[in-house]
Amino acid sequence: MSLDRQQKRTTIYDLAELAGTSASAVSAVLNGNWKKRRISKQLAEKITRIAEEQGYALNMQASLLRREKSHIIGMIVPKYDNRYFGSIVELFETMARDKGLFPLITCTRRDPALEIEAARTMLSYQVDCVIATGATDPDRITELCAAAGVRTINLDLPGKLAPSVISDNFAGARELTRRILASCHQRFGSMEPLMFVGGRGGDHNTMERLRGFRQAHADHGIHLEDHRVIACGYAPEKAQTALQERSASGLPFSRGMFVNSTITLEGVLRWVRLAGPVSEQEFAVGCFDYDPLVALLGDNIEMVRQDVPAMLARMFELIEHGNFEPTVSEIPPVLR
Amino acid sequence: MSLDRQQKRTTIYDLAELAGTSASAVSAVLNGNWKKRRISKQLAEKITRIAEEQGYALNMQASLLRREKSHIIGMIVPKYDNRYFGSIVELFETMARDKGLFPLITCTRRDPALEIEAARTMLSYQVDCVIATGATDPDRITELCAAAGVRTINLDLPGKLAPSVISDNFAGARELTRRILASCHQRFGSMEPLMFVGGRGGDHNTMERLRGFRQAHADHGIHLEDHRVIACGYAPEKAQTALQERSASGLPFSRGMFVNSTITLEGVLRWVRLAGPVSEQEFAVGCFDYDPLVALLGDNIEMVRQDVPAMLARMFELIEHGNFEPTVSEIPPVLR
DNA sequence: CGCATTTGCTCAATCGATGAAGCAAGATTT
DNA sequence: AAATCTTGCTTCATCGATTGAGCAAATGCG
Repeated sequence: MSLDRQQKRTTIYDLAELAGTSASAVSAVLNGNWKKRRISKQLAEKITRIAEEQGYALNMQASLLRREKSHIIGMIVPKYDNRYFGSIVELFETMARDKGLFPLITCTRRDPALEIEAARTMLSYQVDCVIATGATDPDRITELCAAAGVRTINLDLPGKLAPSVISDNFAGARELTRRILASCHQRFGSMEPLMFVGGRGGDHNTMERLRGFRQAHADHGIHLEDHRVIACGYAPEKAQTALQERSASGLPFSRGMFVNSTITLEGVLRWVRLAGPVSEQEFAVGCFDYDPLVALLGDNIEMVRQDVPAMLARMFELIEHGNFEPTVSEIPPVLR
Repeated sequence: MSLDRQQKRTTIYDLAELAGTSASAVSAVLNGNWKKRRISKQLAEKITRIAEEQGYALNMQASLLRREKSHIIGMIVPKYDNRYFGSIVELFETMARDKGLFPLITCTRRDPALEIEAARTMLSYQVDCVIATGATDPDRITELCAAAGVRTINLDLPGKLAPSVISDNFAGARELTRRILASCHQRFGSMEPLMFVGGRGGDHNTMERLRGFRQAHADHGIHLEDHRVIACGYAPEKAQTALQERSASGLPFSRGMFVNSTITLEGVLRWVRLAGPVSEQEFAVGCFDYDPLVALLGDNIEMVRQDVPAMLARMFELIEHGNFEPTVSEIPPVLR
């Protein structure tokens, strides 16, 4: 491993020497509180000029070591492979920077061990706050961080020990289901019960979406058998295999499907292609997630877009107001 | 801004006190070179136990301040909104960690000023190395980093001052164009020249893809007019507007299109929907980029997948072999 | 037993930035 | 003119981990 050589970086001591002044003065000037420290304008300008000439860069490690707060805000994300998490991360970075915080992001690929490891690493980097996004065990992260006096906020999936900001999964799912049913009615003339594909039975979002899904069926007086629900995880392969197996089992299919994420949708579509009982056109699909390309290409695919800007705005609000209570903020998603 | 309160974190001095030993011994034990420092196994175990009991977390800032190399590797990415950059970032994180490096990632939203700002910040964090991915001005970043003795590698878009790892855009584009032409021939019976949509005229990838695009036309003896090339940037809105304007201008359209990224494809499809001269089915589209959902839903869309694992493998190879030469490694993309 | 070596630790300087405390020179007040 | 205040700096301890140097005790050797 040869990430090689740096010829001694310029420090405030070098600058002090060059300016014929003290390191203390240099520090005061460069971190902006030279007025407070009563440094003259001339000296401030001289130091600033020299710093620029020398291409001086602050040593954050040294600076942070001395300061009480790091202004580093950590975020743990499960994946980067879809627009939802992508936009969360991108907007989070922007908003954090706008608030003078330094965003530190880590992707844990839905691996619980990595999640904990990542939280631990963030603590080592003295983060002021950790956002656990779609974490498999958010409370474990909260406990770990709390022990170090670091607060956490759960995003996307709620926890019991820290404030959570999530989508209103129930309302979103109910409306999405209603729309799929309507589409089935309009296109196929029937209102058979839909199938629910993807997600983990244990996770809060999946449970709430299922509740909305069932409610919408009940609203229409449609009886929903348990076997219509296939909570096989989010991974495309899992969904594909699950549908395959169900196919083999001889249980009845419906042409209307509620799919739990674009990632799962990938597996569903693959299955439709390879082994679906009827062609793609003969399905009415709804997806609890949004992807602009799918919205454009999938004519018979309804989508729910989770309101990322609103979720992040709420999250930063919680941080700024120092809210520690394990409340759950449910943000209504946007339907298209 | 209240990222509040931490009750004095546990330090090696606290642990030393508890273990009845010195901070020096604690440090040696916890960072693994206690053998080298001739600490007895008993003491090592005692310290380790106490550290665990206390939930001790190393203060990276203090540790890094003292060490010569930070083992932090920075990556600058333009966007997270597509599978290409998403997989780059995700795999980069995994590979970096596997090599004992700490990945620090920043998204600059194709903003040149932010890119420079991000590079500067990374230097402050004492990164050992910076990967500039799809940077608008990679050489500027290289210069900045070089001044601090930090090496850089360009990914996706090449620079003149540091080693670059990019796709073989020429070969990929030539083959993709060939396929679109073949599809046009088969489906529409004609071999009219294609249109090229998206990218920036100045950027290396766009130029190389254009070269491949032209070459493929030449291979078939098809004359390609300049007006068929619309390098309007990558953003969907830009592409949509550009096609709209072209529509109004009365210039001839072709039903075959070479689209420069999935992001641009979004704009193209939107235009087809809203104002295209014929329906979507009547187009033969090729996209220099890959998205599994598009691959599944877009029947008449050919895709080129850039070989991210190979690109990153090559990149880490360059780092490990300490290669400083501004060579360009071209990685063949994968066609489907 | 006496000397050399090994073992197992501690001491103290150091990394670079920060900020409280202090100090000298000049300005202002009485 | 003496006392006080203000201005514009410098000095120095500090943050927590690391590491070269050093030292006492234990062990080995002749």
